Amino acid sequence: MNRDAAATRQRILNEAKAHFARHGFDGATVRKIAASAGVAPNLITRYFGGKAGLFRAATAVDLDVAGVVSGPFSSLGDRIAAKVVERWEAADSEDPLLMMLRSAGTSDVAAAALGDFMLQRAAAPLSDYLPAVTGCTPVEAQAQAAAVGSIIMGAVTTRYVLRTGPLAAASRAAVARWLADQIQRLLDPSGVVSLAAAEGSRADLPPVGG
Amino acid sequence: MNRDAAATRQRILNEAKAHFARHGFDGATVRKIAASAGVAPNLITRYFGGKAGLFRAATAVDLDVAGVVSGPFSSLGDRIAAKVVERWEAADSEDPLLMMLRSAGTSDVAAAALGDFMLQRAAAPLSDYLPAVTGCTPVEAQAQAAAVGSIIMGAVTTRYVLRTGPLAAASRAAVARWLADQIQRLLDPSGVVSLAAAEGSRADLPPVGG
DNA sequence: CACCGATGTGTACGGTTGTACACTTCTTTT
DNA sequence: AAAAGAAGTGTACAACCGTACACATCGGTG
Repeated sequence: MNRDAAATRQRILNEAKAHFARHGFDGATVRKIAASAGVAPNLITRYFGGKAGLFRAATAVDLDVAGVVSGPFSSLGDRIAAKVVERWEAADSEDPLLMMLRSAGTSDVAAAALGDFMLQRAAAPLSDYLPAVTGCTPVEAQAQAAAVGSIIMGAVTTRYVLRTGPLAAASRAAVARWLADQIQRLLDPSGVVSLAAAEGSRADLPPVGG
Repeated sequence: MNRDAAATRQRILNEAKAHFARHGFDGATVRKIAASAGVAPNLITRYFGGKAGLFRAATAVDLDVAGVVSGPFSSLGDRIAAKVVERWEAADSEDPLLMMLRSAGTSDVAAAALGDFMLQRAAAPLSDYLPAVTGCTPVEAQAQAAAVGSIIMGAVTTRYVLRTGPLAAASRAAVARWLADQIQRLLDPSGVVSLAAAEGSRADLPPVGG
């Protein structure tokens, strides 16, 4: 067997994605990841500087939101829903987003990563696009983007994490149709309610440990 | 110091709620919970049969959804949103729902508990109520209830777990107004898309470990 | 007062975790 | 071919986990 650092690193990374996606940051163990990759556990420390570094490397998200958003407004819900379902229904389920979603509750690193993604990679392109098309203000667009992000996150959590209820039982086509409709409802430009920034600071929750 | 089993049990339970809410099921440790309660760790085993039993006892949800749902349809979004914000904005943040939400990603027990709650305690009263008021079918009502549940779950995750973006920065009043509007949009009875149950079974994800 | 069960503690065990250290083995370069 | 360094392994350690067991201690009851 040829020695190939890059290939080994990649193999570890692939297994890490699978394990993190299935078990979350805390639930996954470097020993099992290494075993799956057919490698000694400490290679993870060598290549990624430890478990946290491995998680950071494994959660590099590859997703083109801007490309999905652009197009006619009347079918925007369809496009977003189709992309969401396509993404999450992928067979391998080693998705960085699933990892982050699973781990966000118990790990600061994961929560920050998912928050950044939702804000800058997912919501930003949408709220940049909306004002030009529906004539709403940027602040209103932000509120609508937050709504779309919220329902996607909730639906995805229900179907792929909790895995109960009609959302989990439905076919992917039904979910796509349903989600498209919900998103289009939230995007309706009439009577948009914006999310004014807080004047005072709200009572802060302590940060999550871990 | 008086010996009082019931009081000790309650003290443990209170500390458990705080710890589970802050760290999730995996992140919390019986040792630290016991230490916070000023008690030996194994009393947890004695009183609750172990860590899982303690979690089960700590996540007894007290919430009257039916009472919130009943009332005029035109302000249903307001009522639900107000209840959600009131509940989650509570200062102590030792909420069972928060515990379950944090732990659902990494623990089967927590995922099942949250799924059951969402389905039977939260969605059911709403989808029971809708047909009588909007004339939609029970199946359509289910789909709408799933949508409302999803956006609440996503919004709550964004504001209280991820804690980034406009949803986290906004005042509680603004969040309540915004959420009420989004829910009312999703509840609009025109052109409801239902969630048909799957004909074939979809590619199953493996259950979460833990 | 004497007793005895309820209440709580101390200690310890087996298991798992992440990772540091010293070592071998292969590949490449000189 | 020989040296050198990269690539990977084996072992071990300290910390922590949940919990089982044997023991101490208190409070109500005979």
